[in-house]
Amino acid sequence: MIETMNCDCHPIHNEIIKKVRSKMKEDKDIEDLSKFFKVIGDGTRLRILLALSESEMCGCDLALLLDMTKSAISHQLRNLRESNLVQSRREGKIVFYSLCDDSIRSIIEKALEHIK
Amino acid sequence: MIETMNCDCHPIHNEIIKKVRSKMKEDKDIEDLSKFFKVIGDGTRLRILLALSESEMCGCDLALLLDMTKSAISHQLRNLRESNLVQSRREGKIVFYSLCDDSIRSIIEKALEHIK
DNA sequence: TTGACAGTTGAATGGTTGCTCAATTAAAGT
DNA sequence: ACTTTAATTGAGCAACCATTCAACTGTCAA
Repeated sequence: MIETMNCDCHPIHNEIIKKVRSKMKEDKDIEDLSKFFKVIGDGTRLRILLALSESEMCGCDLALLLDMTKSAISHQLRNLRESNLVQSRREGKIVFYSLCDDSIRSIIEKALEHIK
Repeated sequence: MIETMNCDCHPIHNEIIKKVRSKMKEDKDIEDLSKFFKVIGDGTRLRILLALSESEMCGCDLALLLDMTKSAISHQLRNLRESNLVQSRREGKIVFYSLCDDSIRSIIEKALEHIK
């Protein structure tokens, strides 16, 4: 019945557990979701995303805007690029960053409504 | 002009920085938002929320469903309670948990659409 | 070719955090 | 009273992670 038993207790409401288990999303989806929320769950990365939702910007502008070192910004931009939230475009010395997808913005707005 | 200068570079696109700064959300909102996303950006907490969005459950059921110790679950439920995402109701020995607000569910759904 | 500067990178560091473990509380049954 | 079990709590630990620091690359202009 119970196979794994890493938990340290006995079944109480077996029907509910079965029902919920059958309706749970797939592990892969949950993992992807939590990764996504983790990325935007950092103050620096969230501020970068909010800034880029207003305008394309270069790394140096972002460093000035957020009052952080270019290095710190660059590390986080790398994170955001690898998560497919941000894309870059080089123009001479300067690299411009922008959002891959505007739907991020609406997710953030929805969350803000929820909080308030 | 530039007061703080923790950053290590010079203004490039001053007009853009000014424009974006004027449109940025308030610090308090950004902080609350990142805290919110951080809470749901953990696999265990996200699974608890998804389970509770299907049915009210007690801690023991959650431990069985997610194959984790009651202690681990309890610690995360405390987190979720303090973030006002989850509420509890005692019935004898058993404590039942449920979502404070169903809007969480729609935020998660929207994020899932975005990912796919 | 030399200097200036935007940007990247990797190692190191300091703080955060999720889980385990052991002890404890609360409620119910015998 | 005693046992059982759901649930909570705090300390401790290991893993993770955001930033710093220093070194480096790429591009442009003098």
